[in-house]
Parts: sequence; C-alpha cells; structure tokens
Amino acid sequence: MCVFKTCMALHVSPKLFYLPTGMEYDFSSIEERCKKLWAEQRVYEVSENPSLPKLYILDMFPYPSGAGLHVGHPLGYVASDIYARYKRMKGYNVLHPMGYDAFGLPAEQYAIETGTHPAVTTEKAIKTFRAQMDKIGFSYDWSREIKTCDPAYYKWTQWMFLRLFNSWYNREHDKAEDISTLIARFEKEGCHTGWKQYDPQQHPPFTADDWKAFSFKQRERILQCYRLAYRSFTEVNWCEALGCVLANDEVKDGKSERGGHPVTRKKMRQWSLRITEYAERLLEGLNRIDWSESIKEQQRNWIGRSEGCLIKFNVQLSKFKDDGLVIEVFTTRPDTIFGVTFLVLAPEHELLPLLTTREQKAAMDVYLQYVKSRSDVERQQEKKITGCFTGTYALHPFTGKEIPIWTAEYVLAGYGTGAIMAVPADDERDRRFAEKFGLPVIEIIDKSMYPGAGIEDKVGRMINSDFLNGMEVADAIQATINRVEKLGIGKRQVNYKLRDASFSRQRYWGEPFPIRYLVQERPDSPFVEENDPDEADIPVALSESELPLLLPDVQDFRPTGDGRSPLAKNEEWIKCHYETDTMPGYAGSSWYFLRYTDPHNPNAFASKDKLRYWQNVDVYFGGAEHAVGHLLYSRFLTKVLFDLGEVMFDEPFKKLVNQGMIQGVSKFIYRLFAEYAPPGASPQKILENYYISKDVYLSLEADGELRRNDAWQRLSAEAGNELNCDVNTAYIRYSVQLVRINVALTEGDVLDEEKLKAWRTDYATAKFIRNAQGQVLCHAEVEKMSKSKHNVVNPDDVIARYGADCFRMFEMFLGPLEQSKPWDDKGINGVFNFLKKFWRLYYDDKGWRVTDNEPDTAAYKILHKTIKKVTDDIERLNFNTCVSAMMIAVNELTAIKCNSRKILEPLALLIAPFAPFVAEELWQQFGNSGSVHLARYPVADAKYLAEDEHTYPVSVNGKVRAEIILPANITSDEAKARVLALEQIQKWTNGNAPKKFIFVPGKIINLVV
RNA sequence: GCCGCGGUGGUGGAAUUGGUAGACACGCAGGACUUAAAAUCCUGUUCACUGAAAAGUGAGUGCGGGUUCAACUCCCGCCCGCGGUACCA
Repeated sequence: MCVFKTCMALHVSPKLFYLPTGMEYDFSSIEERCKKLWAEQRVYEVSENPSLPKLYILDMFPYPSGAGLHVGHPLGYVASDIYARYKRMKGYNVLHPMGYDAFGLPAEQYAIETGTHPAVTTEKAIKTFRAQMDKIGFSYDWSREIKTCDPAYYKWTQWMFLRLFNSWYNREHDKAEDISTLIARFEKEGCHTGWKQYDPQQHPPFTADDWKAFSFKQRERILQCYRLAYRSFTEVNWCEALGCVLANDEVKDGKSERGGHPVTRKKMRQWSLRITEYAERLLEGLNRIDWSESIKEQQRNWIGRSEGCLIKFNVQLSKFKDDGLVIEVFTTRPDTIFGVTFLVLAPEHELLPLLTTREQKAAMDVYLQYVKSRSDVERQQEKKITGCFTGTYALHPFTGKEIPIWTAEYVLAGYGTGAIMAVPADDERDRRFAEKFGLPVIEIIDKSMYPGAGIEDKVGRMINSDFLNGMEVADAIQATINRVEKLGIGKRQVNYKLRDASFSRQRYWGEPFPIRYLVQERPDSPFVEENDPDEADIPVALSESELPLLLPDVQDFRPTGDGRSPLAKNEEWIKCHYETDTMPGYAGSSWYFLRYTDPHNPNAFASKDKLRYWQNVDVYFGGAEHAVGHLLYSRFLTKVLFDLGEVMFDEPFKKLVNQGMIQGVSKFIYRLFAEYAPPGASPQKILENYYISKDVYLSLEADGELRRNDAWQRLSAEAGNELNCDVNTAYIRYSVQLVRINVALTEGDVLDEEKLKAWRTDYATAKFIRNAQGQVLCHAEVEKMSKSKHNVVNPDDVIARYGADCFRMFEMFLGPLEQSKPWDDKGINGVFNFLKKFWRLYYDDKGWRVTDNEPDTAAYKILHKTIKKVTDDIERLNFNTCVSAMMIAVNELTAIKCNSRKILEPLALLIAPFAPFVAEELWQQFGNSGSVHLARYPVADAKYLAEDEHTYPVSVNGKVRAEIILPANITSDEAKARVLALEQIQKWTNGNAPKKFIFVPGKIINLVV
C-alpha cells in the first residue's frame, strides 16, 4: 500500500521500483533534493560586489490575485530566470528579485462583499503565489522580497509623495527643485507678470513684500500652483460603481478598465501629479531606451505632442462697446487662418456665459443641459453633430470680418485652450459641422497637384489667403506664425495631450497620504476659520519622522457614497484631520525597482551606495498592457528623483521585453439532439444526454437527416437499441449543440469520459458516440485564459505531471517570447521525451554510464556548435530555438552513443538555465561541490566549429539540382570545374558553358544557363 | 479612421546578413520489442503528378506586381487577423 502510494505521488511507472534508484528520470525527487541544496547554500542571494559587473534583471511584480497563477503568468518569469541564470554563470553579479504589488481594488471589493480584511486576503494570495513560484524553480533572491502594502515599504512611498509635494518644476533650469528655491524667489522678487513661468489663470501677481505679508494659508494656496504633487479642483473620471476616481489610463472606452463600469466626468478636489511638466523629457528619453517600437509609440501618442500656434480673436460684444474680451484658440494649421468661418468653444469654456446673448440664452441652456446628460460612453459611441450658436461674433484678426461663435461638444475643454478656429474647407469635423448648421466654407488650399491627398493632409498651394497665396502649406504655416507673433496676436506653441496624473483614490486599500489639513492659523494644528468655504483645504505635509502613517482599521470597507473613502468613517483619523483619500495603485509600483537594491533599509528608500552599484534595471520583463500606465509613471518619478539628486539615472528601465500573452484553449463537446418519426406517428425525441465525437458529427450528412450509411451504422452500434428504429420507412433528424466544458476534462482533443461524468451531476448519466478509435473528440477554440471560460491551466498540475524543468522548457518551446500563443499541452510530451532522452545520456538500465573516455571529434563538434547556438540565442532572447538546439544535440549524441564526461558535463552546464533541477542533479552526480548555477557557463571553442569542407547545394537558375562536397578553401574556378563535371548538372547544361557561375563560399553555388 | 505587430505543412514553429523553405517538436501512418499494454526505438510525413521502388517533374511562405544569378527576407499595390488608440484642433 505504501509503495503504491509513493508511486502515484511520483507519477512515474511502477517499474522504477524494480530498479535501483537514480536510473530513471524521476523529476520529483530531483526537485526535492535541489530545492534543499539551494536553500541550504543560499545559492541565489546576492550582495554588492565591486569586482564583478552588475546586471539588474527584473520582472514586473504581480498583483497577488486570489485565483493564483495560471500558465500564462510565469512565461515572462521563466524567460527572465533563464536569462538571469545564464548571466550569473557568465560571471555577472545578477540582481533578480521578486515582490508583490499588494494594494489594489480586487481585495477591497472582496472585503466589501465578505467582510474579510484585504490584508488577510492579500497575505493568503501571496502565500499561494509564492508556493506556485517556488515549484517552478526560480532563482529569485527571496531575501529581497517586497510587498507594497507593508508599512516598512509604504513608509517610503509616502516619503516619495512628500518629495513630490515639496518640489516644484523650475522651467528655467528645466528640472525639479526643492520648493524652498521657489519660496526664496518669492521672498526676493515676488511673482511678476514678466516671469516666464507665471500663469495669470492660476493666481494674481504679487511683490516680495506682498509675499511676506501673506498668511500661511495664502502662501500655501499659491505654492499649490507649483508643487509637483498638488491638490486642485479638477475634472476627474468618476466611477460610481467603484466609488472612486480613475486615472486616464484606467479608463477604456468610457468604462473602467477593472470591471467595465461606466465612468462620468465630475469636478472634484483631489491630488494630482504634475507629470505634464515632464512631457518633453518623457518624449526625449524614449530615444535613449531599448524598448519595442510599439510601446514607445504608444507613449508618444499618449503624450501627444503637437506643434502649433496660439491665436487671439477679439470678441465683438456689441456694435457700440468693446470691453476687450479675447478668445484664444490653439491650432496646428495656422496656414488655414483665412479659411476660418466660425469659432467653436467647448461647452465648459468659462467665457461661454459671457458670450451668450439674451436671445440665445434659452437655446443655450437647453443645449448645455443636453451635453451634461451625455455620458462619456454615449459621447464616444454616437458621435452626433450637435452645437449651439452663442449669438456673438468675433473679429477675424487679419480680415476684420465678423465670425460667429458657437459651442459644440466635439471641442474638448481639456485640450489646447478649449476653443478652436473652425476651417470647414480643410477639417473633416469642421466641414460636417458647417454643413449641418449652414455655415460658410472658404476654399483656401489648392490640392489639384496632389491627387489622392485627403482633406487634412498637409499639402497643397494656398489660395484666397492674402499674403499666403501661392505658398506651399509647410511654408504658409511658418509664415503665418511669424506674422501672428509680429502682430502680437498670438505665439508659437507646443501642446500635449498628456494630462496631469490623478493621484487620489476614494478607497481604503492603498497608501494613506502623509498629509493633514490645516485647521488653525498656526501651521500643523487644528483650526476652523469662520466663513471660510475652503477651511479644510490647506494640506500640510507630515514630517519624515512621522512616517509611516499607518493605514488604520475600519469596520466597513464600503465607500461613504458621498465621494469620500472608508477612512472617513474612522473617527481617530478624522480627528487628526488626515487626508481620507488613499494613493492609487501606481504609487507603490512606480519606484519598487529601487527598493530591491536595499530592501530592508530603515533610513532611506535605498542607500546611495547600493543605488550607485545596482543602478537602473538592465532588462525589464513584463506584459505590454502596462504600456502607458506603470511604465510612464515610473519614468516620470525616476526623472523627478534624478532632478532632486536621489538617483543617478533618469530612465528606470534600459531594456524592456514584452512577453506575449498565453491564451487559453477552450474545449466544447457536441451534445446531440435527435428525433425519430415512425410512419404515421408524430416525431419523438431519442438519444437523451448523448454526446458525439467531433469527427463522427462531421461525417454525418449535413442536411440534418440520418440515413442508413456508415455513420448511421456507427451511431446505431454506439447507441444500442435506442436507435433501433426502421429508417427505411421513418426518418431521424438530428441537431447538435456546442457545450463548453473545463479543459481539465480533456487530454489534447480527447474527452476524458469519466472525468466529465464526475464534473457535474447533469453529466453523470452522459452517453457517448465515439469514433473508430473509441474516443470522443472535442471542439477547441482559442480565447483569453479565464476562470469563466473554464480554460485555465494551473502550472501546479503541469509540474506535478511533467516536472518543473519540463514546464519551463515547454513554455519556452511554445514559440517566440514576445508573441501571444495559445497554451496547448499537446506538445508537452515532446519536451518530456527530450528530458528523458537527455537523462539517458547519463543513466542507462545499469546506472551511471558516463566515463572518462576521450570523446571523438564528432562529439566535440556537436557540443561546441550547440554551445555557440544556445549562447547566441540566449543573448537574443530567442529561447525557443535554444530548446530546439539542445534537442538536436541530444539526438545526435545519442546516435553516436556518446558517454564521455568531457562532453556530458559541459552539456549539463549548458542546459542549467533552462532545466535547473536536472542540471543540478547531474552536476552533483559528477561529484562537483557547490551549485551548478554558480559554475561557469561553457564557451564554444572555435577550433571545433571550423569546417574543412562544406556541402554546397548547386542550383541551376535558382533551383537546387545537386549537392557537392567541396573543401572550405576552394577557389571559384576550381569549384566551377568540379561542379560542371557533375552528371546531374550536365543534364542541365548539355555540356555548354553556363552564362554565369555564382560561387558564394560557405553558402551556395548557382549556375545560370 | 490612424498607429503598431503579424500571416510559412494537419498543428506549434525554424530559416540570425537576400543564399538548400519547412530545422526541432506535436500529430498521423507503418514497423521493431512485448503474451498484451505502456514505455522505448526505427522509418515515413508540404502539396500535385509519374514510378513497384530508387528517383524524377512541377507548384509552393496571405494575394497581385517588381528588383535580383538567387526573395519568407528588399520595393510597390492590395486582402485578412491581432493589439493599441480615437472628436486632441
């Protein structure tokens, strides 16, 4: 009984027990031994070592979800692990850590539903993740593990926030500086309108004396306009269902990315990060990093730089008085200025009420009401042409003509100035708007010499455009900007789509802000000023010594419903006037890679020495879905820290590798419905709860009627007497329904009937119509891997069956790392067979078969060509072809019955990054002390790679007709003579000299006849 | 619509600088071993045609053109799939 049990646990054939141990490839005992050895010898712990070159190889840390890992998650981890192990064996000091992005919505949603504290859920999920990762055999230095929800960690997230809060962006120096330099400036010279960074929209100008006379509160209100982390009243993406504000990158198609709940625009007072100051540098930095073009392009689009021109239009309020109202528009096509026939303001534009005439007031109110009623989803899905005339006109800055001012929802308040000059002749949206409302169109560009050019293409010759007439568009743009600047009616300007990042979440499970609100004239202590609507509005930073500000317990995790977080329900918290919002998910993840360099430091987020040694991440592995969110915020924060002298680099991730997604293969079975109609009777249902093999179903006649043919015979045989009816006089109609089942119930395409019957009670009595092989085949479809689709494959199951080495190699063998591909375990046997075959190079029936015999040249050649191939391919991150190369080597070494240590020991080293367990086992068997993973990787010896002869394909007119073996150093003429003498070639030349003879040494020979 | 990526046997994929298209693996077919099965090993496997076989001929990397002695690879024009993005002035 005991023996039987062990045998089951090992998942190997019982034969093992008739043989001495160690002869058959027994991965589970190997894994057990190796894990013990690695833990005992602390093989993967690293420290700074100035005598070795450093390499920082990082995986995007996961959010520990309750569902655990599926086979898609570890794809990138396996790749980075192979790379890290390889580089370690190549003599690099490799930092390869792992941690958890542990704050986040799912745990909190779960808490709302069940009352379980998110900390509990999260800790449990982390344990699951860790156990799963340990099984796969990663070489992470777990002594450096971090969790963003750990107070020892988020103390420094709060510290990061304070650094942002206490800094401003000095545009003259083009970098962030401590806020004290700004205060010093205000103390010395105040803030006058001539200062480059002064924005009259933010606050009025003041003198140095004014500044000194300001109250703390007044000063703070001004400083809020400059701090990198600031609180302001802004339009935010409000998600009612989640009860919280979302960042732009968390909104997709007007719905929340998590959960797909509707999102509306709402004005709210909340924290933002002044990332827009970094737009240009974030753009520039992309040119210096080794990331995929697609991610860089996504970031460029997100930042959305566009060069253009600000132009002022004076408003003609009435014919009698002109009180100087000015509308500023932003345009990238100043050349089209003479085609402007109306202006359009965003419905939220602040001048709109002033511009609306008494006659238009009623119509305007109706329109604004309509705009307000439209959700973001509606606005994006049905793009209606809507708008309303204000009743007022502006004056064209060049022609002085009256131009009507409209408002329309297609103009966005948040971009440019929130107002546009409409050029219906040259802009698609403006044209449709003009057509709908009967506004005039002035043609200004002659595109006749550019056939095929679209309405918005920047080509053509200017017409009807005064001083621009005859110019090419590109020249006209410059000429107009120059003229506008000369006349002082506008200026050249660069605009960005990028918005400041919303940094508040009205949720519980996140980092508390190290902020309390001023409620007394004395900083830092409570006060209430009468009649001050903004009484709670002056944030005061906690001092560093007060960190971490611990997240308090609450009883109820639901949002308050009035837009505040559950923290507002904690009385102590409120009493202290702490901020009740918490930080968003990217707060902790924007800097975690820095913490790994010095994870337990209580005095700094990381010491300067360690940062200087490890520097930024050399290779970062992760999914492409973080293209703009995490990757952009991390770059931003790194640049801020660089400016403030906290780190020595301004890009966090030098090289980025995006692994593809592993999709699930969903399985479906065919449920058969059939009716039988005996003569003169009404049809009756037969074959209840029957499932038919896919191939049998496809072999049935497609018209839905069964006849007495082969398929029919098979059906009858399978179904027994239920189908025992007379088809000569009656008919049987059938139809079929695809039913989704769990992938675990199948083996490749074949259904496991017993497992299906056990899966759900309604299948307990299922009956099957099998194919000729006695199998029930399923239908398969590739979809996203998800619980609800029943197509999730757990790595634990795969490892239990094939071992971790096989799992790792199969993940790599699936295809190129960056490509998305479905998980299909059909091929895993191939990798498993390979590992067994590999093992048999070292062990046969009689045991260890490796000898000290001198191998022959052929064996050396096999080894060294494989070393070269594998080394080159790891460097290129082409892990799939590495596996193939090792398969070829094992096939060839088996064929020549190689058993020499001089070949087989390096071979074990070669496979070590891919199959760390089996490599370690063999390495120990060779009698080495220390882990294989700290040994030196083999190096290809050129002497075995050089060929003294080469087999040339000989083609005639590009078609291969013969092969010839020629010495490596043969000359073209000699080769020609040898080739022309070939019988197969003479057939094509007919003895004539070829028109041309091409000889590419080491490659090919081609004749033209 | 725009941007990015991709399209190769029955399947996953290989071909790294323009140089034997289909490596390696799965699956399938046949065979060996076995009382039998599993495991393992061997052979074949792009398609079509000819042939008993050996072999030969033709076609072939989404489609249509082009450059070249030679194109999966480079150029031009399309088609399809995936991902991102969308009133951004």
